[in-house]
Amino acid sequence: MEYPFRKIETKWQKIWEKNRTFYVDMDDPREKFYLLSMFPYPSGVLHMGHVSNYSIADAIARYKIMNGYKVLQPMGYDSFGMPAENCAIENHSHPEITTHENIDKMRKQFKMVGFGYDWDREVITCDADYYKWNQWFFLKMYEMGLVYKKSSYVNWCPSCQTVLANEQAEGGICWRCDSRVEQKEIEQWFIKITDYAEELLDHSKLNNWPQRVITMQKNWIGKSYGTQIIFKMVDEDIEIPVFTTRPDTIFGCTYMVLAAEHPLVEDFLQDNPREDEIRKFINGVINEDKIERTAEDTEKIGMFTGKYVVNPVNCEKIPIWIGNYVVMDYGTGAVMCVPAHDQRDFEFAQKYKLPIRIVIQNPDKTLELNSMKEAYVDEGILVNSSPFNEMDNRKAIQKITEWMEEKGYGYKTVIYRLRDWGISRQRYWGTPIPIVYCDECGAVTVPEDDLPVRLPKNVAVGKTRKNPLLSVPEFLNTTCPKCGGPAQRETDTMDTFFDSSWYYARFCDANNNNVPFEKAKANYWLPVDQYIGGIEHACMHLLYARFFHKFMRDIGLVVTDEPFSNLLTQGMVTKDGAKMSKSKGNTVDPQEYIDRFGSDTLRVFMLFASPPEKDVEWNDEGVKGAFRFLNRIWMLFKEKQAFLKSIPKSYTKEVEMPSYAKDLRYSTHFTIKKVTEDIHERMQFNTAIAAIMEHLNNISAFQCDESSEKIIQAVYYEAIAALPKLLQPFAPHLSEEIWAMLGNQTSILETSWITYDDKYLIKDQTTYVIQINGKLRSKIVVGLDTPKKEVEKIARADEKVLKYTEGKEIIKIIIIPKKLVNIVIKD
RNA sequence: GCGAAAGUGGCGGAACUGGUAGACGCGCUGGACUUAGAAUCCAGUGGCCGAAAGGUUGUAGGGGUUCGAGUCCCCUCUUUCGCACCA
Repeated sequence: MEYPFRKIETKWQKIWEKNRTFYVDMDDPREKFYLLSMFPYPSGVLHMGHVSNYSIADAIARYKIMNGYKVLQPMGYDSFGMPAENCAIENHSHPEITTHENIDKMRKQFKMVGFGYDWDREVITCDADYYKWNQWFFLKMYEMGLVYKKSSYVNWCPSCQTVLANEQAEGGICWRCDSRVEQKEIEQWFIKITDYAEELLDHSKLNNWPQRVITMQKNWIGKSYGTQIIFKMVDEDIEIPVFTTRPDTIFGCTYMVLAAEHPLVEDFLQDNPREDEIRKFINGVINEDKIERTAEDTEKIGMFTGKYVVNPVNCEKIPIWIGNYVVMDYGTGAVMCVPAHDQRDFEFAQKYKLPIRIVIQNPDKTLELNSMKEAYVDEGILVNSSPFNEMDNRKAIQKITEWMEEKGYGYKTVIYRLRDWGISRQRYWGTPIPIVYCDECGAVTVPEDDLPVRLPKNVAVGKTRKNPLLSVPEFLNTTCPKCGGPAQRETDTMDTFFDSSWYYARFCDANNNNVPFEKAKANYWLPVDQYIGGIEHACMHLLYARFFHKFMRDIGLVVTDEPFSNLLTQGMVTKDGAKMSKSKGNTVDPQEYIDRFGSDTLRVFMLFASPPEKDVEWNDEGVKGAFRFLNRIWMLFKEKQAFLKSIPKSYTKEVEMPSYAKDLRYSTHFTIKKVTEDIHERMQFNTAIAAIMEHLNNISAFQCDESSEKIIQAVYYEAIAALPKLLQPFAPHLSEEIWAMLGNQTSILETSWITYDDKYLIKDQTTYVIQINGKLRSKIVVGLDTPKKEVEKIARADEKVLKYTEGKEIIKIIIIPKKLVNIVIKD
């Protein structure tokens, strides 16, 4: 027989809604707890990954509620972006229609799973009342000097005449028409996230972030200390600065390499007889995949520009090359090359027969130029570097920099790998960037009062080439806010990371039409006490959001420095070892399982299958196992309902009881302790559920009926009565139902979390494991407080120990209290 | 390629601080119930040797530290995530 999960689940979902259990406001005197899961892209169907992610959050929410918190758990939809636009193209529909249909479907599903959301705060990023504030923030950033325009490269399909996302240009081939993708330089809007690089490196206010995320962010920002060295061109009044972390090798610099994108490259081509050849080379490099291009094992190729610079420290004339292994995104786009002490430079110099000069000598084994097979990158003593010869190279880094600063050759500097945030997208389904181009006034921001700049609806999605918004004259043509003359709107839209960078703050005051959110409300709820989402967001989303928060602080909207004080990065749901995806055809529809087994079963399976940080491998049989467990609970309550009502609920008097009853009482209190600690301290739900299963096994094995002694009945009642409380985070509907079956009139969520009593966790005996030379040989059971000496005596007298130690010399005995005895003997 | 992680039975996982490896669940095997199946219940279940007691081996592979290593250190391999226009 199956328990009536459908009836139970709809019943309690209705009661929670009627009681407004999950709706919160500031007036409520309970302490706040803001719990947030990364909001989904509304694909229209709930994905297993959503169920997994949101089941984790909901478990925490329910636990926190029962611990006296008012939990703000909102939900929304990250509904701008490429997939909606693509879907509209395929289905000849409009993103606005499909997106809202999808949102309605997903909301319905969320409700069917019974997640405890405050639906009054729902946020939909593609609605004008949300994206209006994206535009408003853009204007504020503009005022702050954080916004600028610069040219940069995009993937361009010459055949489709459109810009492609990286995923649409994989392998340098257009996903639609298989044309070769080109790199096209266009003007785009950037946000100066690098202004905050230093502060973003400070994770000290994030008490409970996974170390790996912090490390990944640090590496992403990539701060390095170094020296900017200024090289002057021969016969021309042009300076080329380079950044190096190894100024100690400057005397060994024998050539310079510029990135193919370096602005000077174009100038160098003007009077160059090899212009065509070089231009062809540059185009080839620029269109190469960036990751491959900078990979260490990629062949280094280059071309001589015909130009020279002077190495300031020794006045040597050195050639300027263009190379594929230098990128414009890092440093100055130009590097000083020291082939003797940098592997990439070494390979390049060998290939093109460029001079190599040793300037750091290996103190252990003298380097010979002729026999060098690779660059010497380790420490050593400076040579060929007068006046710094014989100096330790590590000391020379600082000395040479100081010397260069004195001479004006260069200066100490810090650079970051982090680049400014390019927010321009040449697409339709995103927030219009509130800029107007006027022939007279140039780029002008749209005045605050004119916001939102609405995304026009009448776009033939997919039918346009270039920017879709260019094809809507009513949108495009406008008047200049400054001079009133004719002007055109910016047709780029914003990166959707912009939407998701501040949505957590909007949830604090989701329906405000006058401001993005009221400061008082944001500062009441923020920071998010627990944020939950995938590890794939470690660098980008989480850095953008941290940046945005600091920016909002600087314009006086929030008072904290960080948006998310605790972070949990959950794993993904896999099947056959791979991430579930449509393209792999290994998806499983949660709805099927909700219909067949109920939402509680799905939750329990998800939470039981692995710890939240790890991936969950989908397993049909495992789901049935979870269902079986919940059925066993249900049957227990159904069968014992009348009996439980008839027996004593507690034992006040300390009556001696048989050991099997003590064991059950121990199980009850131990399980409460285990579940509480697993949720509270470790957020490890799989072991918490395992503990409940074990406890259920103990209850099942326990003999108790009408004829049992009162005290036995009371112990039995206590053991069973713990179940609804312990199950609330994992199987909330069933928990409520069995709570009601015990005769309770109100929702279990209105009651407190269950506590345990330490005194029932004390055992009067303890087991020592006995090892001989580290191998398990025997066990002894002794009184709890048996002194070490006594334990040793008992251990030595143990029959099996005697067998192994007979005639052998005992070297030492290690005793770990309440754990083990290790007897070390001579073999 | 670079950066970050992970690797434990047939499977998902447990072992939290260096101290009994394999909790709990799935699967499998045997049994009970049943006309039969499903469901449920009971017992067993890392490998090898053994009827058993017990022994031996075992946490991706190789080395090391330690009385003792899944856990700490070094090297190698494999897998996953990210690499800036997927969200």
